[in-house]
Amino acid sequence: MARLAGVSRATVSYVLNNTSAVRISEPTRRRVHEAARELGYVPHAAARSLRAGHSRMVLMPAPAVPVGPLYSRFLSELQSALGRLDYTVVQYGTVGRQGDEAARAWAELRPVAVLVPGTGIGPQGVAVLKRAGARAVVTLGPERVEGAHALLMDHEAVGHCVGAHLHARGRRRVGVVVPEEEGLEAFSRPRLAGVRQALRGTDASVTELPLAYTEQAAAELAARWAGSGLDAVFAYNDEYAMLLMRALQDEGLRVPEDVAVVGADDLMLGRLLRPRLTTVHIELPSGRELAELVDQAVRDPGAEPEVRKVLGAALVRRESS
Amino acid sequence: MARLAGVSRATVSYVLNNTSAVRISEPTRRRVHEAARELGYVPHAAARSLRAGHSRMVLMPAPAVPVGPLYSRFLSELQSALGRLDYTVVQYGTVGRQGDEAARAWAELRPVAVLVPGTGIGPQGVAVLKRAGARAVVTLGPERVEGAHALLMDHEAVGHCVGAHLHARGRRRVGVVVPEEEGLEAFSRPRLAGVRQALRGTDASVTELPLAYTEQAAAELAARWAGSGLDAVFAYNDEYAMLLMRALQDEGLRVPEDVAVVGADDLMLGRLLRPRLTTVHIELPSGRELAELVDQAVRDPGAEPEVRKVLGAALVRRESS
DNA sequence: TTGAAAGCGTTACCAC
DNA sequence: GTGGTAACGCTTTCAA
Repeated sequence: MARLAGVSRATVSYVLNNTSAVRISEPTRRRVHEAARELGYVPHAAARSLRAGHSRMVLMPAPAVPVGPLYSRFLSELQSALGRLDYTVVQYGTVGRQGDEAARAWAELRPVAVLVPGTGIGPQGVAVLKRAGARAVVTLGPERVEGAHALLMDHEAVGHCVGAHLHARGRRRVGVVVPEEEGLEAFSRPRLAGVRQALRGTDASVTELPLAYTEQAAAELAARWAGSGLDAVFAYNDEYAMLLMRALQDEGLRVPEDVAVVGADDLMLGRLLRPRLTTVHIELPSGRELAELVDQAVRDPGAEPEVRKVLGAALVRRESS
Repeated sequence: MARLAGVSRATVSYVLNNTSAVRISEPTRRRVHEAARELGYVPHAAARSLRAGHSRMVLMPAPAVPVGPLYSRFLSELQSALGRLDYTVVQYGTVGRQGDEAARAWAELRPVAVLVPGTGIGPQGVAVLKRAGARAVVTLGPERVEGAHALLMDHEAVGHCVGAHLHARGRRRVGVVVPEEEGLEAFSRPRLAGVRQALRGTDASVTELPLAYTEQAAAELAARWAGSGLDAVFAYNDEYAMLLMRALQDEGLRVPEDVAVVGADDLMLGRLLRPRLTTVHIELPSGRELAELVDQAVRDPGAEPEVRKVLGAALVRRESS
């Protein structure tokens, strides 16, 4: 490299890293800096981490499906928090790879920590990553994975508080929307299960309602509504709730008199609908909190994997139920 | 490494990379594969790209602000398309760094191509990246950057077609919402400028309306509406349009009789509002198309930078204007 | 068919 | 203060 500053590579390294252990003469420093600028020199991250034997890279698989505003806010918060702790966050696009194959692809980058949302990894995958030098593997999902720290996101709780609420409001025939879009099962299944659990042992029934996110699908579902006898619906989230509520209203059904509609995620749009949408406010962990957990785990890789419940679900009653 | 398969490192490399130039005996292959599995061996990406002198990494800065459904769809499409061409897409979280500093940080990773949305890079940054071995730099933004391929996203066109539409509908006092949220200026400014341009030389006036994405801010704006004399508003996008339209309606104003409301992005929610929201349908380049452009550029780095207009804007008239 | 060795860009460690 | 040297893990060239 910039040996054409007339100095050795080691000297360059010292100057550019401001190594305090050795003193470099001012003129030399200047020459090095000058040469670096002139040549447009930038250090080679791969070489550096190869030599160092570790990096400060925190790897996250990039979500394959477009993800809601809630989660993307959380993501960018997390990124800046980790950035402040001097980690580099990298979202890695793992195309078609599944499970352990994906884990191996991630391991090739030798990240110091890996954050895996959903059910994208199993115990074997965790083991691969750890052998590859990852000092922390953190999952964000419905259940813990052997060997990894876990941030438990209990989406059943979301469904549960909706079920309990609807029952308390006297509803007995509850429909639950299950989106047909791919990649949402990880959330929709537990939400449905939560409703079921809340209503188990009561006189209320739960009906699963597959629904694609199109006006037509919603209209068809609404057209069948009268015959279904359902008096309430948990619409998966606020966006599906808006879609379905509109279709129900267009069909002449009154919300909430004929049918109660409940969304989830507490998005702005729920407040703007008429009737205002009852929803579930979801409290995700702050990016700062998760960043600190990662940092802890990296500093002390031997520690017992931490398991923490991080999803707060609170029903926000408005006018639609 | 796995020399404990009883063979040399070279042999391992051959086997695992399926190098066709040399023939390795079946038993040896087996032993290597077995040892690799047993040890949980995964190749070291840094070492590989260091030796090879290049990688297949396509780098994109991770958006710092939560980004709309339109753009995230485009992103994931692009990711899979590039994945199919055997590139690895990496979103790199560039925290606070600005301009050339950011470019230097990206260059450290020695990506084969860099995709930069917005105005995140200048000619110098492009030069740094190219010197660092990037064979293609592609910007997605309002204007081209010296030395880089450009996908021109002309958001002025969005504003322009709204301005023209409103004028044709007889509106003469047009408000344009400019979000107060950070990171949106890159879109809101050109959209405003487009409206101005469309109405320049006519008898219509354009008024800038700063608006935060809160109910209260919208209510305040709506309360001032009667005194403003505005008979139309371009609300930046469908979400701001929904917010503002609700506030206007709550204030007793009729849409579109008293005030026409136009959104943009053609989101589902616009179709669900009543009155149905007039909007601008935005056609982004397909991920496949962009992936091919990147691949082209990587294969032929000497070629003249390509400049392509990729943002199609078409007004979708519904009921709100 | 296999093994040995060089070298990619860094940095830590010793001599100078 | 400064400069040479080795080593990180891998691929490739060349020799056995």
